[in-house]
Amino acid sequence: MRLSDAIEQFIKAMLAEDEQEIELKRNELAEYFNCAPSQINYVLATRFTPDHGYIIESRRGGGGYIRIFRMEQDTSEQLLHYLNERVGDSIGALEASHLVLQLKERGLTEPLESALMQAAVSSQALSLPIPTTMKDALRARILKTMLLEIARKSKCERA
Amino acid sequence: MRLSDAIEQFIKAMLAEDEQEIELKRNELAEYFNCAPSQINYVLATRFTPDHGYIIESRRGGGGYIRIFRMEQDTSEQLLHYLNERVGDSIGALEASHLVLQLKERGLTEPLESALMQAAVSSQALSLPIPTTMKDALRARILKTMLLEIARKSKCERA
DNA sequence: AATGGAATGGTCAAAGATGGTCTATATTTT
DNA sequence: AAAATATAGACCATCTTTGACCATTCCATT
Repeated sequence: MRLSDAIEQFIKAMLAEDEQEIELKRNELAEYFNCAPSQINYVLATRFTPDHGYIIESRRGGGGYIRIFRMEQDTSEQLLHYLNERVGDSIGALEASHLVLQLKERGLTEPLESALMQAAVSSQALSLPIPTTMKDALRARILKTMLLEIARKSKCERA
Repeated sequence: MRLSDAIEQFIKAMLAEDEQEIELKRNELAEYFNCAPSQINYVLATRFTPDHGYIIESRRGGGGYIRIFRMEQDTSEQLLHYLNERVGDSIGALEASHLVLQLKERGLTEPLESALMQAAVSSQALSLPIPTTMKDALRARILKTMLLEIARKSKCERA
């Protein structure tokens, strides 16, 4: 298995126990995994971004640390609202994919629903001869239209 | 025997054992058969397409892989294949909507899945300043990409 | 206080590890 | 011979890992 995946899972396991927030030492973790410290930054940068639903806070110097917060939305409504804002009028394929993933990880979508959304916003599905900016605008429209359906469903379930 | 046929059979033998999904390394396989790595792509492109009942998923970089999924030969797969043919390279909003509805009525999709698909192919989501012909081509791509996800539903359920 | 070293974490670019695409050439089939 | 199919290889794209160098903070010593 990839080092980066192992580190990702390790951190996620920590988060699962400690609930919402964990603190770690970059060098310790790097030593534990026998890798360059910057590898930790790589993992954080590619798998623990705000688009993934995480916030990072860190401090250097003696007693330095890295804290990872899992963003908590009190309700599904809030998460959907946040994601909707995040999408805006334009969004890239990778970012969109992260948002869709987040939806699944927070239990708002089932695997197949998630896969359908991934398919609809994939660069593969949207490969046609128009400028990237236009594709991103299109992707935003598609994603938001689908988000609306999710919102509609979660509202029904409560009723 | 031809190289490409040998590779094809090798992969099919793997699929027979491992059931529904296998993972392989392009370079390893190429080395095993003593051929150019791109030969593997050729075999995949000519014998493991969706029309043949397979779906390919891959990743580059360290720890990269090629995964091959075999679609089940049940009625739903047949229908999806049929629909895939019917979608073609271009499809209008209304016709697409009918197809999606048909999927639901045949019990292949749940209500929310259906709603997500409707959203993604709606003329509302696809309203941007390009010719209708291009929109129809785009809609076809989106729809087909989503259909493929349904075709491998069983994989999602495991994930 | 001021200073300098130790202890941390951050950035960025290069190297490494894979897989993808495109095209010219060879081989097989028709 | 022509057309279709198969192979190889050069070049490209993407993801991962490392390492050199930078920035910040703390603490002990002046």
